[in-house]
Amino acid sequence: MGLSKHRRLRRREEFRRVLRDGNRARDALLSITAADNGTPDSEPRYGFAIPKRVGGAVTRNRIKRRLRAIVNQTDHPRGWDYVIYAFPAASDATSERLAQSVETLVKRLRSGGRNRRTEQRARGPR
RNA sequence: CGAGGCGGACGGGCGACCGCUGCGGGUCGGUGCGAGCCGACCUUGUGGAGGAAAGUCCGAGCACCAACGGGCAAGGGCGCCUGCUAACGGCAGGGCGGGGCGACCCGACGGAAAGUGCAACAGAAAGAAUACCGCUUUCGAUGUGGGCUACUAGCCCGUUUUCAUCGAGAGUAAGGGCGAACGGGUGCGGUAAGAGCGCACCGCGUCGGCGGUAACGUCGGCGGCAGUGCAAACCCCGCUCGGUGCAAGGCCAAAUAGGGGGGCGUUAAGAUGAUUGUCCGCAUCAGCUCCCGGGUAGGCCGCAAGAGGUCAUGGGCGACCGUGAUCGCAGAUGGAUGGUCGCACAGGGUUGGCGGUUGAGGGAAGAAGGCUGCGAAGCCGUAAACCUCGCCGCGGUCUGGACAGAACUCGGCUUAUAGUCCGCCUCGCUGA
RNA sequence: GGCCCGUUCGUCUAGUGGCCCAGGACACGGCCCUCUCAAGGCUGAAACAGGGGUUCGACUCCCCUACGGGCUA
Repeated sequence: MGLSKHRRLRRREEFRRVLRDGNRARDALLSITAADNGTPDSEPRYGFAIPKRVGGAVTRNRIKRRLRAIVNQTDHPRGWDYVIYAFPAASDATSERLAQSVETLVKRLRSGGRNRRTEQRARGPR
């Protein structure tokens, strides 16, 4: 299923911020990076990064659509942004396997606490 | 029935639930006197990928570069003819050449007597010459037989001859040999042997007639073979091409820096300028004057009516064109057009099931047998059960859609593509 | 999205139509040398991205495809 505009990451700046400050977890299919977006009450937002080596436009669109449908059906913590990166193995995976992958990775990120890198920088000088 | 050729259509269907996005409608909020504008949400409304959307290989529209102003040169592209088209390297028809029994298919198909270059190896010789073998002939040396018929013989020529061998020279491109290629071919004449040396036909060149808009075809005369191939080698000839690309370009407008635009006018010199170079021409640069926010991030426009689709009709062999009616047909921007499940239907694989088919092999010694022949021998020639493999139908079971995603828009080309359907045509076998 | 390049042994490269069944270096295999290893010597295997065309002949020239890279915000 689709995902409306305000729940997507839509700017280069937003992608850069999440990838720079977020925590990352990955398995054979996906790599998910999550970052606190500063407004705790907002719905979670998602961005997808699927490189060309995964396949042609048809394959990449299919993965993106499946991931959007999966993400729209699950409740992730509010106030976070996610960037989901796909590996080539994801092109052969079923929707069920992708959903499993997303669930375990997000769970692992939640147990990992708040943005590690932001906290480290806050403790340092400056 | 089998094998094939050409052209065309489709390329997943239905349902349930959950979603995305454009447009329309509605509600609410902000702003404004207001028309309105902006934003959020809702929606029993409506639209939402392709034949290639792809590769980015050509051609255009559109936009900007002050003016796509001219000449010369360079560079790129195209290349049988005629037409179609906005244009094209595309398409249609025709010509020529090649392939196929045929339907039909394929062809970068101008010029090699304008010039330059290249043609390895082999070979005597690869571009105007060449003699390796062979053939012929002259001279010299040595030897004495040689030819024909025929089968151990005969006939003829001759003893300054003839013939053989060797050496030296000349002629010869018919034959052998070399090679991708030796530069006309075949036949007859001719000759010491040969040769376009001569003749006929074919090819080639050239001149003329006729047919055709033309490419070209055809007929006749003349020439008498000089003149090999390669231009996807340089090149010549003809035609053609300004550059950049929607990240073009325009509008609104945080930040930052101080400038930007119009008009008049000097154009003497010089400089600059844009689109490959150069020349001419042109524009700008002085000064005066008038006007003004600027334009990055971001947003909006460009951005969906166009050389448009469908149907009918008329013209044309056709590409295509005219007329009429009718339709309204995607507009995303981290990038929508989908996700999950179910049901059928094509299709494919498999099968210890059922039924059919004799298609192949075994059974089967091509036996028995028959015919021809004096004979040796040769020719003709077949049945069944059953078994194995195969094929067809039904059933079971498993599988189950190819290539692929708009990014300013069109016209083409090229490439990828499971499977299904339709029309026309060709060849073979069989039946009526 | 648009515009341009490139592809030769495992790696880096040479090769401007025939002298190239493609040369060199490093790496690899075998043998010699040495007590052994290294170095050295001898020797071997190993490539024109794929398909089609032009040509007598293609790594080279032309076309298509695949892959890789660069510029453009």
